Amino acid sequence: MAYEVLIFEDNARLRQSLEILLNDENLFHVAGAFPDCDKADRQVEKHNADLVVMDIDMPGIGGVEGVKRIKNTNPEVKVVMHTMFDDDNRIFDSICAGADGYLLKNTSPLQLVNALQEVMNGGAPMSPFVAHKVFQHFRQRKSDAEQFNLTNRETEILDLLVKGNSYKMIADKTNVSIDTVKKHLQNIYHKLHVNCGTEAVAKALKHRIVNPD
Amino acid sequence: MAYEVLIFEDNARLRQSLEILLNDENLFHVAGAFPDCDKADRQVEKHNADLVVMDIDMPGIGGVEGVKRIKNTNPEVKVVMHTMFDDDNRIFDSICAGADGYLLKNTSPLQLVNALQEVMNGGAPMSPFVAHKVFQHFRQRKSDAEQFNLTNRETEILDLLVKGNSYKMIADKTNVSIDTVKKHLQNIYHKLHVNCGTEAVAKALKHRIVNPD
DNA sequence: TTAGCAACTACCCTAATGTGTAATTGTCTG
DNA sequence: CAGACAATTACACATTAGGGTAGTTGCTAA
Repeated sequence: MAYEVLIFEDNARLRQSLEILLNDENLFHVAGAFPDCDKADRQVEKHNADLVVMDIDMPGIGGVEGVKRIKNTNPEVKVVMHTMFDDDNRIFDSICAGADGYLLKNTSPLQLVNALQEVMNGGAPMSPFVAHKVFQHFRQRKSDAEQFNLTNRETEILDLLVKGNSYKMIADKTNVSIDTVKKHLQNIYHKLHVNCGTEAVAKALKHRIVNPD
Repeated sequence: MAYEVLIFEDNARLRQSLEILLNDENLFHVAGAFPDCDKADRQVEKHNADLVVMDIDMPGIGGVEGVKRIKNTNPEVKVVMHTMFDDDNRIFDSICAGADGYLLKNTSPLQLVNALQEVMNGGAPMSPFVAHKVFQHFRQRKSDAEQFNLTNRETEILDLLVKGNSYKMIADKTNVSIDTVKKHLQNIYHKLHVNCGTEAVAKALKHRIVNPD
């Protein structure tokens, strides 16, 4: 049995090319190809699709919103993004929305077919450039985490603040006076270039200076 | 010119196999192969390596620490993990430590060579299973975000709080009085089961109720 | 050994935050 | 239509947070 595939792509020529390419493989059967994904979730149900190839920039609702809807109603359907966009936001938004793969449009036909097979086997194919971005995302943080030069004591106190402790509670838990805690936090705010606790918490979490949980 | 490759792998047979495999390719030249990476950073400098294939579980310091050291002294050298371990911690620790690729040991020789080429071309090759884990990492949580039943207005105000705004600034930006802001935040704190702003910020970020940046 | 720095303490003062109570308006739903 | 609820405002009160200034101790690197 071939996998039932839906294509959402507003460029007519590209849409037809994809259709021909995939139908040429015994593994896939294109059940439908559409220029927008306004009713994507319903199409998926109607055609009992296994796999969706999704462009991002389309008239009406975009591909990112499209993935969201499909995954909402049919989480088991695999969705692979196929787009020209290589900016961080588009990539991460798509992944968060539930995309199972992210291919740029410079992917060769052979690579595309391989990638679609890979996704059906539980993988998460992505173009080298995208993979690189994704790896960068992890490293980013960590790298500038030590940039702030917080002392051990300061890190400890910041951690307690993030956990929701008041100055007084921090003072109790660290066995120092509340005035000392104030002083430390004042220094911390300077080092983080913020001017209040909430902002410090946001920055601490964003840069993984302290870990959540 | 072939790329100079170093191999760190404690299993002698596998180490030799890798050496033979890569030397067989014109693109690579194995400059050294070692059973541990205790002096990895120095070996990299000594052999002027372009690429490192790194096992994780080795006697002495592990591969994750090895990557860290190499990237510390020679950030431009590419490092690809080649290991049996497929658990989240090992994968994410490696990536954060600076690894440029992550291949499981069930990778075929041909795939391995392709992956090493890919990494030299700026990609970030990873085994399908690893890619899947990485994608999952982005999607996690998200689900319980709507559990708190915040209204649009409340979400908006919480977002401003996370961005470091004081009550007064929030009042200005939302064109309501400061007392209204107080009231909204009071309601927000109740809904999030917290009792101060810093705690609310921590919870909001943790549960992705608002997005960072 | 002197200077720098982390860690700590104390006091004063202002501004910001958090709680309670109470009331008005508009919208949506049973 | 009545009741629920979001959004709004107001005021009073207590507590906390944050800034500035000034000082002590102990360790470490020049």
